Amino acid sequence: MKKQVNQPALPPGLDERLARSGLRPTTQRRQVYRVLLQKRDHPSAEEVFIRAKQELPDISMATVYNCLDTLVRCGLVKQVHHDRGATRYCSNMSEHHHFYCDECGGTYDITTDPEEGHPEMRLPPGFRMRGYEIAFNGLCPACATKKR
Amino acid sequence: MKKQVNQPALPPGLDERLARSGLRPTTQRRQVYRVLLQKRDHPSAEEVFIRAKQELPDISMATVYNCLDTLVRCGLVKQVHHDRGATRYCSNMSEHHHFYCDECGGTYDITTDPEEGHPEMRLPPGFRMRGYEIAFNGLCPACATKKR
DNA sequence: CTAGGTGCAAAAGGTTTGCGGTTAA
DNA sequence: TTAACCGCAAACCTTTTGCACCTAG
Repeated sequence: MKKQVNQPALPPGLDERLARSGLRPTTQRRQVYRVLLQKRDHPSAEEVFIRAKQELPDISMATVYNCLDTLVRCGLVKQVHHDRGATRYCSNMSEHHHFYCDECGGTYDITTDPEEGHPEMRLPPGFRMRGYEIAFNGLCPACATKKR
Repeated sequence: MKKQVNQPALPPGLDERLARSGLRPTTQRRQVYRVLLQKRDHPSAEEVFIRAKQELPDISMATVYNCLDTLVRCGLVKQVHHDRGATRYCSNMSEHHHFYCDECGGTYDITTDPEEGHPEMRLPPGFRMRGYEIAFNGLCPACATKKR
């Protein structure tokens, strides 16, 4: 059963991206992507589920997880991890970092300009930084050597 | 039942730190801390459990979690989170960041000098960086305002 | 003696999987 | 028509909790 109300504009680029990977543009994938574009507050899978359900009452958690995973693999969405909490999803694909509020738990995108100054100096006005931690990834010396 | 073999030197500072918080220096807490000092490869709770069990065959997972939590609250150990994996534990309390190897999954401490240059430039020789992400924390503008 | 700790087993998130039925191309 | 996808329920993994027993001060 598909609820019928006037829906916001179709997510741009989705169908082509899916097709390029040989995947189908299903109603559920469109809706999950739409949810992520509509309110960019880094919802968890469960929050995506709740929001998607308003349009597609029969959607399941498993499908939400599947769709999110598909979107991540298509390069349309990124996962955001923080502490032990649930994985959160982010449809802002431009390079940025994150600020986690110790008080309310909110997650904010921080667009640092890597050309200038130190990260702790580059926060927008109003944020009060308590600390930061950099997570590098790539190849460790041992694996880098093995690779060539 | 306590296995009796000659043990490495007692963990320094532990008993005093515990006492300062009104906590008891139990055999299990000493052993868990010893494990973390002995091999600083950021073991998960399960890995700590396995290593601690070699000396204390009757120790339980719940106790390992309790002890790790106690050590964290005493400021002797830090938690390290990465992706969806299990929480890892780190006994290096000096300020540092981390490098995660995409190939072998290893976690390495990176001591960046915040006075000089950009983080991506400050990796020790041999590491090949693919990306990095900065996780700030503190108070967001809304919560910072409420606090005063 | 007794508050604080331990070990066990069960429960609680969050996420993944297996499978029969459904749907887009 | 049929491979890809969905919904359901059960499994899984990590972590937390409740509770009876134990132990350090």
